[in-house]
Amino acid sequence: MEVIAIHCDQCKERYCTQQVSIFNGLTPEENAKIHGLIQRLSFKKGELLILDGQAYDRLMIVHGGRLKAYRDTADGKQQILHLFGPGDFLGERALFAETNSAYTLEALTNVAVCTIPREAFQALLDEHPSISKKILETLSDRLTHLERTLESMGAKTIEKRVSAVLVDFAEKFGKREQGRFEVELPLNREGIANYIGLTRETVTRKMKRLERDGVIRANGNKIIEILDWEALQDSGE
Amino acid sequence: MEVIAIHCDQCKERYCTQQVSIFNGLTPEENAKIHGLIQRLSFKKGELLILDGQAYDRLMIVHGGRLKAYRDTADGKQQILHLFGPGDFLGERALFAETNSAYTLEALTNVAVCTIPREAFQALLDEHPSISKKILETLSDRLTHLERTLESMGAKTIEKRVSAVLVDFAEKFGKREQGRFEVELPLNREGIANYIGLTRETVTRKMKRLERDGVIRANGNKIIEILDWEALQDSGE
DNA sequence: TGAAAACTGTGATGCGATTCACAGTTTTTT
DNA sequence: AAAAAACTGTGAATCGCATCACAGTTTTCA
Repeated sequence: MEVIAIHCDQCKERYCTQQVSIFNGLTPEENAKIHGLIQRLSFKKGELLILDGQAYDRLMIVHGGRLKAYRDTADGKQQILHLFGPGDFLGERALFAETNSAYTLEALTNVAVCTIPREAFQALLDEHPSISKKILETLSDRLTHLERTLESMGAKTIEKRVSAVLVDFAEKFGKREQGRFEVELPLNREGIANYIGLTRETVTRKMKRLERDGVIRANGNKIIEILDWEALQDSGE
Repeated sequence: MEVIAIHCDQCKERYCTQQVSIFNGLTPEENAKIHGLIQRLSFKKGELLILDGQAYDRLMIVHGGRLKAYRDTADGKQQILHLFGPGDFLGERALFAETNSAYTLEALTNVAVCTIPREAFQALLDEHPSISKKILETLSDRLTHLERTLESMGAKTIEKRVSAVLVDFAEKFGKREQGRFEVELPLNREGIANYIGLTRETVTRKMKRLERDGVIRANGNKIIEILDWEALQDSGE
């Protein structure tokens, strides 16, 4: 059975299922069957995939690109809740109940995603309990991650919040290149501010300070190099 | 098969499994079998059930009482991450990998809990996929709840944070009584402060203000009555 | 029930993040 | 490659939360 792959600038793997750990360990036949259920979509940078409060009933797997999930707050800002990259999935809440989306989902870059309708996915779960264990594992990781974020938001030192989010980005989006560790920031300063509950100016100032202290080095607006990993992890402790 | 129930002041149901939705829909035989796997424990108020960083490999179900999960922060405070009450379960992270606990768990009241070792629970999951679906559902709810907490932490107005946590407590621990809606607060002022990343004094002042504005009424230190639900939900918006 | 312990309320003070405004820089677009 | 748009950096003033200190109150426990 031949399967058509969608066009995708940033995709390393050809198929969604190859990229997502929840589908590991399935036979080629099973894989092919899943592909039959999948709808492939692409979006341009800046497009909104889902609106906060909108009905939504699919599991979505990110094939390539980056997405942000946010809610608009009362004072006109955005509270960013999650960032998603290749291999991440979302919408699992929709799989158990008729709920509306808890956030707006926006493409930070051009993205390619695969979606599976609720019914099909439910059936899949019943046939392959291993998938549901994998999802369980992922959700539990996500929970842990959110707990850590929450912890660093509660910690009073603002320095630490900024450092923590940079470490976070580094782990998820960074890569070692010719001995240097570079991170392409998924958000601009205002986005970072909205992620950790500060203002744009404060983020700017704190990051400048980290740069002056030789902890990071900025390369344009979007890329930072991490010079002193230790200092970044410990700052504020 | 007869099963021994542990003594438990606050328990409404006799057995853990009757109280936890993840075991719904099992036959009496299955229920009895699960009881055979369960270890029953009680703890006194103030006792620590698990230490942050300690090895832990069991699923824990709260039978009666209240627990708080927290981590000590660098500046000597506690960041409270979760509150657990009857029917809640925790430790699901331990079921998938050899991890250490991500927090300290402390009894806020006398508590009774049931625990199931990892191996036994793993086997249970394989035999009863429905359980794993239920857990999936619960985790996804918890994730949503944490997202909301995060959102209200990011929102800059401190008023809103305090209101949000009171609504939170009301939903989880409140009850209507003779037309009045009363909440027995699970935490003292300092605990609330540690939950939402403020100081004790600020929480005091904000709550006093809510009281002056006729939104809530304090009845001693531990109990508040909610007078104006609307105002509480909207304050700051 | 009464004493001790724990918790809460409140004023004064200082620090630091926010706000506002605008210049400077980087990135995108054509 | 030039122009436009988006984003970043920074100073000055303000406002509000944290801190400190202690009195007042509630709760616990003997």
